[in-house]
Amino acid sequence: MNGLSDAERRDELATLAPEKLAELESEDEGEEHPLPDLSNVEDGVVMRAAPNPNGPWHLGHARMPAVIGTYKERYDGRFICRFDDTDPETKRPDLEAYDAILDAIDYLGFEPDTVLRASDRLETYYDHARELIDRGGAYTCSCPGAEFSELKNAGEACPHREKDPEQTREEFEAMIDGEYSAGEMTLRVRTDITHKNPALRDWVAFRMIDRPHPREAASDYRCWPMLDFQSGVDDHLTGVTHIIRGIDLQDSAKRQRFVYDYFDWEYPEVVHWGHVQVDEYDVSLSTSTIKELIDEGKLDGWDDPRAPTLASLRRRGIRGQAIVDAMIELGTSTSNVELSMSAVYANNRDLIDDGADRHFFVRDGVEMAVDGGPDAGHPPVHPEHEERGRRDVPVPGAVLVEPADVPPTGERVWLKGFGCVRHVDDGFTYVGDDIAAVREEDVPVIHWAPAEGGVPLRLRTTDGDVTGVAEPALADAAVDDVVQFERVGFARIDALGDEAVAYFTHE
RNA sequence: GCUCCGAUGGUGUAGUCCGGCCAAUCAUAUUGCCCUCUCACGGCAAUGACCAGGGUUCGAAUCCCUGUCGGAGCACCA
Repeated sequence: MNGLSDAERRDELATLAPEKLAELESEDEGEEHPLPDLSNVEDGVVMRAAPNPNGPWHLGHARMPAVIGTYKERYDGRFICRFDDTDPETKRPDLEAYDAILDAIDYLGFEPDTVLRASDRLETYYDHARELIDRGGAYTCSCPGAEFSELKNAGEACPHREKDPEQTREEFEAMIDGEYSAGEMTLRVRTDITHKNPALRDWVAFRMIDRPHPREAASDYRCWPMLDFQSGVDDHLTGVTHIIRGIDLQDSAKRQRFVYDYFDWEYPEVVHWGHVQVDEYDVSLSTSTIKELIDEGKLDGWDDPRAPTLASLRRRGIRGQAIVDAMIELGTSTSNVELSMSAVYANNRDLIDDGADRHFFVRDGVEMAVDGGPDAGHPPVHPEHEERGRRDVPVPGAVLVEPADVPPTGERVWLKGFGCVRHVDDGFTYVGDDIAAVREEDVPVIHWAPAEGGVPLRLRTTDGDVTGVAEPALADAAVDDVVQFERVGFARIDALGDEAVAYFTHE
């Protein structure tokens, strides 16, 4: 039975020993799941993320793969990534975003079972539109938008509503053939023109767009489906059982049900969730806003540490898992939620602390001569892993310390891994390595760097760059390593060389 | 204007369907103490919430009504 999936195993168990299954299920109920159970999971779980590839992903976008991926694992389901790229005009796809999004999903630790592009599937949508027309579920309409809107809001049908299917078919074929320009003709779904919710009345299923799609393979099409039609047809055709989407699409299911009814399909389960806000960032969680800031040069790129993008978090050394965990903790409630970055940081700290070697990094250091003492300090690589050895931080007659750490003249300070020094006149005088000074006399312990031979380093943070000097051993680190600069915080090494570059992760 | 939806500590969440076990869970945040040659990690403790008002009931976070606040849709965007 080991080769079977959980679901298959369960079915097997149901026939062999029903009482054992009940037992198994009550055990399951005892399990702690941050996400609520899905309903109607007996026939499997197939979910999809349906991103519009109009730019790289920001933090908020991580929620969909995080939740779908987690449900997939829990229910042994399938994860479809479908690019809903059916608007070559106002939400024009960015050709680089397709791969960037798949990369982001990979970074979060998931892999879609299937990847689809709606722009590859136009013929399928056309076929279903033809079928819908034949079933009396749609009509071509040439009303100007504003005019139709007025009629619709009054609950009145436009003259095109009573067209026979033959004429609609003819005009729809002309739409497909590109015989109309943008705005001249649409195909509307015949719902209920007097429905009490105006949002559901005879909505547009296809419209004309003059501008070619950026994807070569789709560039000849001019007649494009709207989200509710395309998405509704695809969800059914790809066997989606559970849909998660934002509250902005609360009416979508209600609209799509009209099409499902014409086709006699069963609508999937739907969960609506609220919007996510993120604290701590000055930049809004909006693809278009971030894009503008980059274009204006206010951000260096999609992975600028100040940008609330997944590329940025990745460069800062945040593990995808830390983001996923935080997203899962948000649940799927319909109210809007605020994600605390501190939750992401706390998760990440758990993941990286054990592996992060310690180093000294002195920001805007002041040079202090050191009189006496050994010629080097030897702090541990990691305080909880003595076996990883000790560092060698030379003291070439002078050290750098942070201005705020310089004690008043006459007072002592403990240079970590080196020993105790006293501030006299223009420098430090070594006073010994008796740790009692720290334990019993409260001498502050500070980090430091050699005045010469250190590694110049630029630390890029969400508040801008800071420069300073790191201890020489940092040169032995590898790009991509996440280290902890003692008393400063964690950072990911981004580049080594004349001036090393690190991205600040979090405290 | 029409139509939907929501409201538990700073943040998120459990509990709400099937009222009592809830003087409300867990996480994070904050503060204090302990540990420590880091202000990291770890340990202990404290602070902190059922939107308001009515009603039903022996009993309401949970059911009903009204109000308040907030969100969403009414696009030839997704």
